[in-house]
Amino acid sequence: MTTEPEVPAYRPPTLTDVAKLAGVSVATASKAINGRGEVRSSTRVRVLEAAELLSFAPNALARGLLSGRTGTVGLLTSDLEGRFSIPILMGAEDASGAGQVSVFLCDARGDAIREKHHVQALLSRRVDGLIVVGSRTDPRPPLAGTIPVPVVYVYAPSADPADISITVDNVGGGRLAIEHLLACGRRAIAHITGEAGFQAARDRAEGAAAALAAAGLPMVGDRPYFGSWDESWGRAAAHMVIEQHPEVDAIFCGSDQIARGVLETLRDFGRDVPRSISVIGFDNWEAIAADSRPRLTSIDMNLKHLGEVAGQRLFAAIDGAAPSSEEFPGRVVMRESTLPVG
Amino acid sequence: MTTEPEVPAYRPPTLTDVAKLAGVSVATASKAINGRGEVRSSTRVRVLEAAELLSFAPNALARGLLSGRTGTVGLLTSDLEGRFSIPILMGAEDASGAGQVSVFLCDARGDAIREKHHVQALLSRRVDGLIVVGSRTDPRPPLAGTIPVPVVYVYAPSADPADISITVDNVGGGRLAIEHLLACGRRAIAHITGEAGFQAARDRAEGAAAALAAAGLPMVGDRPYFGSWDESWGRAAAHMVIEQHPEVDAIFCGSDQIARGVLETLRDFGRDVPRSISVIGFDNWEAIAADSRPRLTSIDMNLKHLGEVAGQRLFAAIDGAAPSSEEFPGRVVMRESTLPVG
DNA sequence: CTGAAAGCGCTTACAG
DNA sequence: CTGAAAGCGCTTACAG
Repeated sequence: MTTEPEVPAYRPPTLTDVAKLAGVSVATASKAINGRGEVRSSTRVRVLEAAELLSFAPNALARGLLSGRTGTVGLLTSDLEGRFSIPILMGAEDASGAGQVSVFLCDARGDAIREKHHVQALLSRRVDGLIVVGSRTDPRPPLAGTIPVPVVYVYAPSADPADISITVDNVGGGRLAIEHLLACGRRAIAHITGEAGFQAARDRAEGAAAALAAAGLPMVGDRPYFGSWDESWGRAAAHMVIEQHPEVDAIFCGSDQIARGVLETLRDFGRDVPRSISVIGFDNWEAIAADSRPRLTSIDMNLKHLGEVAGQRLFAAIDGAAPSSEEFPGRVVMRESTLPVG
Repeated sequence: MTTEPEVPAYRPPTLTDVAKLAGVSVATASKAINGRGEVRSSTRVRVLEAAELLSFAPNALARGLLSGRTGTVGLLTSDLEGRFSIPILMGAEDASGAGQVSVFLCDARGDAIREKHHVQALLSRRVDGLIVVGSRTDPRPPLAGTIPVPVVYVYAPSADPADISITVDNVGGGRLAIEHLLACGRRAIAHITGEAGFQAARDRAEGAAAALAAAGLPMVGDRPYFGSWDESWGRAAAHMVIEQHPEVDAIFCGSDQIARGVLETLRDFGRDVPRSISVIGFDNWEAIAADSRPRLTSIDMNLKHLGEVAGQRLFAAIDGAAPSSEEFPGRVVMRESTLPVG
């Protein structure tokens, strides 16, 4: 049995190939291609034509080795499946401009070991910086070990205030929701939300309470109904609220899924939304909010924008800018579930 | 105004640093760290300690430059926001093993120009291969230009049968759904689905028709109700079906969102699910299917597995394996909306 | 067992 | 305006 001759693997063209074809030195070819240094224009044209002909694509590895910059950024997420990471990730990708920068994606799945591993892999690939995306708004421990490149935390802030964290103002979001309901003429407002163990739930509730207090109004039931983030809880909690406080004329829900459950129970009770009672959700999750009956008004956290800002901050930090954190307000996306009462 | 002295940027430790600290040559340090060549064990220990002390992480760029392999794969998606890409992406990431391989993520957003641009960026970073994830099952044109590395298409197959495509068997999925309804004792089955312009809609309908024909049963309404993929269409179509064909005892929906709309209308009509009529969805989208009332039985396309297989195929192809495509069946995830009739 | 040397593909002073 | 040479950080024959 003889060894088959190796099929010669396709070898991408190098600058040397281009230079040879154009009849110049690699140094000149390099300058021509990068528009650096003085090159006679006829020479440049010849080089560019050769590069075109060979479909030459400069080897970014070799460049990175020289310059120390790789034009590459690491994106560390903890829940790729979770819907919060994705818009952030898209924003970050947008911020990286039309392909000047490429993004390495890693999912640590909330596992510290895996995270350390990924950071190591990213660092050995010499990323110029890191973006760390969390899946809930509770502060997280900063990346372990010494990280030789800038790091930006998004959605979930770093517990270290010296780090750069780009976050959502959930207290403000809660306030926004209540203010919108007040603007719609509502006065008897309840708040049904997710697990109290989540900072997001507590923050939104705090904002809601503050806005009601500012208006001199009590919260229906006297406190938020903490439970879980899903429809079942929305259904169950709405049931309680309606029975115990039939005067309720608006419900602020901590998530769109809760709001869907609330809508369902309200229909069971024959309460018309929005004529008899208004409902507002949180997250503005299109698939949940945009096609319900009635369509759901919701607070949008502008996650994509958050990602864009994170990307911009990271690039600024790479270029030497001082670290600074920022918190962004959400916005009300109005649909039919809160139409102002005549 | 004087120029500030440059703050000396942090320089990651190199193999030379490690070798110096261990008192050996870089060649020996390299062998010790990679476990290659004969190195006295006391020497190896000394080198490894030095590496540990300096937190040395080998420069993957330099390695890649030498070996021609970067341990890096490009993931080209066309709709990052779309929920189909994400599980596939996770599967592909899983297949890449515990960080041996890192994934470059790019979103072309269905734009050919952007796609070309990203491919170029990926290629110049010398990825070892590419995974192309589509957002619908219609065949897509293969990547433009000569791609010097293996490519695997997932979900959306390449129009070129010589390419490697890993896809879902949607015809089989439609068949599965009908067979499940038949197994539940249903005989008068309607099919409400998305736009006929989607191969996925046509394939599922084809499978459904075949399974009904095999059972010697007609499809209620004589043809599928093509419309759109959302809840509104589910509500409207169910309305029609119920009014025109009150004998219907099961509805196969082309998406979970359609199924949610159908459930809502059935409740409006006082039709009990699943006692009076069964409903099955498609996609098994947790957020939509898992917490409805009743919870929704659905066809799961095993997208994550698709991604894993795509990753494995890519790595095999990188190692020289012959290209081969594969189509995977979905599976029924049973919940309460189809409980067999007593 | 260890190390000097060449080289991966590129860029950047520095001569000419 | 052009090119020879050095070097980025590593690995791999090849001597010793």
